[in-house]
Amino acid sequence: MVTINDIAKKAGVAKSTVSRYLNGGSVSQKTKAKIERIVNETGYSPNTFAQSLKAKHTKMIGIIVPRLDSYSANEVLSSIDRKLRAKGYQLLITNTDQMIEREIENIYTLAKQKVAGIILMATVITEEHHKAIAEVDVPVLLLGQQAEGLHSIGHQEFEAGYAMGNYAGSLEHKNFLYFSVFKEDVAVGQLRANGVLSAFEKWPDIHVDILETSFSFQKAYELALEVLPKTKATYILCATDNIAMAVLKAAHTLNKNIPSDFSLSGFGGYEVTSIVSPSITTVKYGYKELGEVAVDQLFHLINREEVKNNVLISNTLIKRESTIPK
Amino acid sequence: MVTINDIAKKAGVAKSTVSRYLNGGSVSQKTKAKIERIVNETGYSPNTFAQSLKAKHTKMIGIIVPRLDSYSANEVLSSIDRKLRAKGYQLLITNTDQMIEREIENIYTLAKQKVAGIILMATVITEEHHKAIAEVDVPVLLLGQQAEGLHSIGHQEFEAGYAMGNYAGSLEHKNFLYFSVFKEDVAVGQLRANGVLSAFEKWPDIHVDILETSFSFQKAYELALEVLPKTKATYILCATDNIAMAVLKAAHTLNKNIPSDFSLSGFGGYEVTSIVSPSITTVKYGYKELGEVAVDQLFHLINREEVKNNVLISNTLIKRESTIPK
DNA sequence: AAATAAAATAGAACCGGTTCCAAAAAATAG
DNA sequence: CTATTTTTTGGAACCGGTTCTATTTTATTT
Repeated sequence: MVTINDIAKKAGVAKSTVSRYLNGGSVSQKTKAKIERIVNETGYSPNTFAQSLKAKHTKMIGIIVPRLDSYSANEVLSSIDRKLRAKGYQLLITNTDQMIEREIENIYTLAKQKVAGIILMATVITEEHHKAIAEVDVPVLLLGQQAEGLHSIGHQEFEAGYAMGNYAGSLEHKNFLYFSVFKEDVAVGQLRANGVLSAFEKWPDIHVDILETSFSFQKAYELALEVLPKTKATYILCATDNIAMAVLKAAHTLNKNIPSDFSLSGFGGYEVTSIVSPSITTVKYGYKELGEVAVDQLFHLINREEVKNNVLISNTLIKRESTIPK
Repeated sequence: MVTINDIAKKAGVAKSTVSRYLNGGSVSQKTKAKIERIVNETGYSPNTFAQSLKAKHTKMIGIIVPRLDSYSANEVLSSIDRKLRAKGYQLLITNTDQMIEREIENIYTLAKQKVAGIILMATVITEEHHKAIAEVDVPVLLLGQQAEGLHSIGHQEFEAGYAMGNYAGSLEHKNFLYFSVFKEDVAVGQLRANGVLSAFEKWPDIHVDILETSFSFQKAYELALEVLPKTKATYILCATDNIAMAVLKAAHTLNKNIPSDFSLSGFGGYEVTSIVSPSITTVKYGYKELGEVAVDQLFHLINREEVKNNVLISNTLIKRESTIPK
């Protein structure tokens, strides 16, 4: 491996001069040309560690994701990756398998790797999150959730819920079943649900049964198998497209027809909802945009520039075959 | 940040002694206890860069994936990640967006980051791949493809194709349409297809039309829209589940019924094929196992132990609603 | 108790860069 | 042509570890 010392020796200058050349310091035309030639000849490339040892940080951005096998996570990841690459940064992805303690652990791990910034896709923000984020000397940006005193960027969850509730109500259904997720998830478990309920207030005769399940396909499927045979609902709202797919499968298993037996809708805009039959009504989120704005925000944080504490990305309701008027 | 010097000073020993303590060298019981206490008190943790500067490599494994938004890539990624974590290694994921030149670029980037090893999920192995792999001083393991002189691990593609061909032939269909991918992809474009055709040799009266499309859902969908109205085939074979899903959507768009108008099958065992209606016949690949074996193999390479040049993982045919006898 | 062997330790060199400071060289002013 | 200012350069120190060598301390043998 060729080092800065080799270059310096071959060029007959001090290594500090080579370093200055590499980093755009003051070097005369003559020596500049000389060093340039030798650098090109040898294909020299600086040792990242030696640089980072001094610089205290790297050109890497860490991202902590709850799972890799999710449509939304991947959409966001792809767009973040693309944008980061354009800036000459590398993405360091760590996976928590939906275990909260690993989120904390990974915050420390990434900080130790001296990443320039961290993007955290969390579901819940605990005291320990706050502690870890405060301790590490790296800017952290929350994605998809918000929390007091932390910078974040997410979706307009309440608005999404409201749009869906408004649409479902206008179809004149009266009996609803809502497959939600645990309340600790503020974005999905609270805001999204509250949006729906808030829209329903226009129709005082609407009745909603709320059931709590999880993001897991399997869990939702099992719950649906149990609940669908005995429900009187004519419209089933699901907090995510993943849950909606599980209900669809359960309906199929139980020989129920959608939308004639009941209407069905999800949230997310996953591609698969347009492929299945019937295609499923959903709210399409701006995942790509979320990723891009996240990178912008994070770099503002890194450069210690002023940023809004919380940015929200808009979304659109997509009406499909799975929902019909009562 | 507390450094090894701080520890040494507080303990009243030389920093070399602290280093020896940390790395299990010979240290007396008395000083061991003293240093241990101080390390715990201060929460000291060694600077990774300073370590890597000397060590010449990190506890990171790089993986180069063609895309993040694919079921198979994520299955493999999850299992590699899990296994690596258990060994105290970090996974550094880089995405190429299916651009070959980026694969090359990323090999160099990862090598520069001094990863201990690289896992490469490539589709095609070019001269430049060979050159890059030979140049960087890091063990590289191919995943899903094989190439002369390189270590690799993949699926039993030919066998998968054969099993599917054998099953489809035994259903007594005579007219087939096969949506394949470009031939440069040895695993999918050649081995998988050859397996099918090889099985078909048992039935000399079988006729197969082979069409070439890509891994992209959209491209496959467009081709299917164009081809389905005029085909006489009663069974459509697809080289991937993704393509099968596209054909399913096209069939739906064109008001064709599966399986009464034609049978349909894919390859991959993607979860979604069991959810859609009709559920789709496919070959389930051992993605989890692939990831695990890959990590094992890579560590053998890193430790310069003897390894088989090429390991293949088995798979199983799953018969579902989308395929019926003629 | 002296001689010898083994274990523990300190100190220096090193990994490959960046940065500071003072000296040297070049450019400009008087 | 000398004095002054500006630009360029080399050398040393530093980042925070690891490792080698020589020395000191402790343990063992006779």
